[in-house]
Amino acid sequence: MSFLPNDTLDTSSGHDDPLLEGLNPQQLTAVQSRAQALLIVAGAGSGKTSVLTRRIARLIRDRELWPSQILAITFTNKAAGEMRERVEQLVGRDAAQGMWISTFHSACVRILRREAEQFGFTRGFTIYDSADSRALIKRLVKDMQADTLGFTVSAVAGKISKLKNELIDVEGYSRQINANDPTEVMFLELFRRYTAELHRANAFDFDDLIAQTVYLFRAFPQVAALYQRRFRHLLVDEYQDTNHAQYALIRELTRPVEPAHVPADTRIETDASGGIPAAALTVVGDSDQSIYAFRGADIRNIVEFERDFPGAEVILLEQNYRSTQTILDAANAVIANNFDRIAKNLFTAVGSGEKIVGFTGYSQHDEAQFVADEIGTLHEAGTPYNQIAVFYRTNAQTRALEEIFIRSAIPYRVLGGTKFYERAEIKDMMAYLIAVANPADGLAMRRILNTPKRGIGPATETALANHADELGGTMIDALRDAPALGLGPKVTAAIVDLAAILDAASESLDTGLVPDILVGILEKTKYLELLRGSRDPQDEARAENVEELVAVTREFQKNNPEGRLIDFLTEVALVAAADDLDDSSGTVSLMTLHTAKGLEYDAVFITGVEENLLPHQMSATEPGGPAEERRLFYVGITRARQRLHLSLAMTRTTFGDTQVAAPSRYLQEIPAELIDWRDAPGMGTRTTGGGQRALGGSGTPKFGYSTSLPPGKPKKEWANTVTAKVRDNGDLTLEVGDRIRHADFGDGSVTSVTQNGAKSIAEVQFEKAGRKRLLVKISPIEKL
DNA sequence: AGCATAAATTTTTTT
DNA sequence: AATTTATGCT
Repeated sequence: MSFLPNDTLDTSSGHDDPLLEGLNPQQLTAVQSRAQALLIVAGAGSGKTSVLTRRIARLIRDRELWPSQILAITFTNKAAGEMRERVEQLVGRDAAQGMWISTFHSACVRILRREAEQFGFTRGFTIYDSADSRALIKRLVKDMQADTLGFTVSAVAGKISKLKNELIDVEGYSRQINANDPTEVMFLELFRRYTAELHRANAFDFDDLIAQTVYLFRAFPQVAALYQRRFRHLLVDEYQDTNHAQYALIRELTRPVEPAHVPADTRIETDASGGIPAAALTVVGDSDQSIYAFRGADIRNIVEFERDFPGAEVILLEQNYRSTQTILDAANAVIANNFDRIAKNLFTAVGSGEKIVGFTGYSQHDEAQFVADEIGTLHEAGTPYNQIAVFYRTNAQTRALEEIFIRSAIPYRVLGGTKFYERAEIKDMMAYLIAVANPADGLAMRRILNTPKRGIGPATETALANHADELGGTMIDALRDAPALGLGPKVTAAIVDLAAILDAASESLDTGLVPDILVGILEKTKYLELLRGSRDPQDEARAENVEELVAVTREFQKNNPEGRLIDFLTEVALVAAADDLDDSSGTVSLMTLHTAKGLEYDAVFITGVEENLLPHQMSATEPGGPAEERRLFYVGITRARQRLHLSLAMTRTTFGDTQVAAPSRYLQEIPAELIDWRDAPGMGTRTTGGGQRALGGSGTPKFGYSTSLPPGKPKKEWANTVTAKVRDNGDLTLEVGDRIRHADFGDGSVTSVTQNGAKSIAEVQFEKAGRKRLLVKISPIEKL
C-alpha cells in the first residue's frame, strides 16, 4: 500500500485514521488493498460489512473516486439501505451522494428504465413477480393443453427461470433440443409464447431483469460503454450466491472500454491505446454460506474467482466478533462435514458463554410451547423481544408457533410468508395502478376488467382482447372503442366507464402524487365503498388492508417527494421478506433459515431440526442437496450472539397426517458436551428420547426412541401434549390466587394478572408443567 | 350471477 | 387440516 499516491504519512497513518481504527490485520489489509480484483473470504460474523463500508468510505474520502463511480451490490434492499447509512456516517451525507448501492435487481431496473426504448420496451415496463409469471404460464399451459404431456405450472416456471439464469434464450434453447421429443418441443413452444407475452405486455420477470441487461450490454456496446466508463469500482456482497447471469453482468461491467467508445472530453485516465482500463472489482463471500443453488447460484463463481480474474488478491477473515466460542465450535463442527471446502475455522475472543440448549418435544405444538416458555424466561431476564429470533426450514412451520405464541401472549412478527401484497384486494388495487402505468399489461387489465363486478364476463373479455388485436393497440384502446363492438348497452356503458377511470388516472401519471392516483381510483370504482357495505365479515379486514395500502403510498411519497407511480410500483415489486423488518418493533422475529442470512440476534431458536425437514426431504435427491442443507443449518447457528436453542419434535403433522420424525443427522455432528438437553417440564423420568444418551455416545443405536415410539397414534398417553385447541372464554376474568385447570398443563394457581379485557394475561404456576403465561381469553382453561 | 357442494391442493428455500 | 378452486345448480 505504500505506492498509494495519497498515503504520504505511510505507516503511522494507520493509527490516526478513524477509518482504520479497531481493525484486525486482515481487515486492515482488506480495507486498504488496491488490487484490481479482490476476493474477501469473510466467515460468518467476521465484520465484513464494516470492512466494505470503510473501503468505500476511504475511496471517497481520499478522492480516489467520485461517489457516482461506485456501484455496490447487496443481497437485499435492507442491506443496501444499511450500507448507505453506514457510509454516510463515515464520510457525511453529502459526500456520499450519487453512489449506487442496491440489489442486482434494483440496479438492473434502473439501467433498463433508461435504456428500454433501445430494444422494444418502454420505460413504463412492469415487473412480473413469481405469482404473475405463474398466472401467465398457467394460462399458456391450459391454452396448449400441455398438461396432457405432464407439464405443471411450477415445473414450467422453474425450468424457464433456470434457463434465464443460465442466459439461454428461446433461440438458444431451440438449438439444443431434440426435435423428435414432443415434450421438449412443447416446452420450447411454452417458453416462446411466454417470452412473447411478456414482451407484448411490456413486462419483465425477475430473471429477465438481470438477463435482459446482459443482452442489452452485449447487443449495444456503446450502451455498455456508458456504464463501464461510469462505474470505476464494483463491490459485490454475498458473492457465493450469485448465479451465472449475475456473474455475466459483473463481467460485462468490468470490461475495459475500447478507444472507440471513449469520448474525447473524458476526465477518466486512459491507457496507452486511448481506451479506459477495466473497473476494479471487490467481492465478498463465504462458500460455507451458499444456500441458493436451487435458484441457480453457482458456487464456482467464488471458487474460481482467482482463475476468472488473474492477479486477484485473496484475503481471509476468520475472526468472529459475533458469537460465543460454544456457538462457533458447534458451527465449525457441523460445517467440517462438508468435505469439498476450503478449511476455515472461526474463532472469537469473547469466551465460551452459555451451553446450547436442546429440546425434544412430543409434537410440533409441544416444541412450540418450549420455544414460548424459553422466550418468556429470556425476556424476564432482560433480553428484549427484538433480540430474539425463531428460525425454521419451511414457512408451513409457522402455524404451530403462532398458535402457541398467541396463547402465551408473546409479541411476534413473521417475516416473509404470505405477504401483504399477495392479498387479493391489494393485488386488485395494484393491478389498477399497473394498468395505468403500463396499458400494455394484459394480465393487470384482465384482473381489473370485472373488479369490482361490473358485468364484464369471459365472453366480453375475449371480444375486447380480439378487438384490441384488430386495432393493433392495447386493451385500453379496445375499451374506449367498446361502442363499436355492438354489445349490450349496460356492458358497453360499464366498459366506457372503466376506460374513463383509467384515462383520468393516467393524466397525472408523470406529475401526480401516488396516493392521489390511488384514492382517485378507489373513489371512482367505489371499491372501498363496496367492501364497507358488504355483509361478508372478512370484507371489513379487506377494507382495512386497502386503507393500509393508501398509507403505504403516503409513506412512499413522503420518503420520495419526486417519486412517480412507476417508482412506487418498482419498489413494491422488489421488496424482499427481510426488507420490511423493523428493528424497533419490539417483537420476536419468525423467519425461514434462508431469510435469516445476514441477520444476527442475541438469542436464536432453530426449530424442526429433524430428518426430512432439515435436511429437507426434497433435497435428498438433488445432487449436493444435503451439503447445501448443512450450510443452511450452519447459517442458522452462526446468527446467534449469546444463546442458541435447537429443538425438534418426535411427531410432526403435515397434510393432515401425523408422522414419526427422527432427529436430524446434523445434531450428531455437534459435540455432545456443547448441548444441554432439557426434558419437557412435568414429565418426570423419561427413559428414551431427546436425551444426551440418545444422541451422543459412540455406538450404532442412533436414536433411542425412534424404535420405541408406538407407531401412528396414542397422543393422549403422553403426559404433556400441547394441543392446538383455541377456546373462546368470553369475558372470563381471573384474579391472583384463583385455581384453574388447563387442558394441557393440568391444575395450577394464578400468580399474577396483567392488562384487562381481551388482552388480559395471567401468569400461572402449574403443579406439574411449571410456570406459564397465558392469554386468558383464548387459552383452554377453566376456573375451579 | 350467486350460492352450495365437491375436489384439489398445499410445503423447500426467494430476488 | 385447512384453504383455495372447480363444478353444478337455481
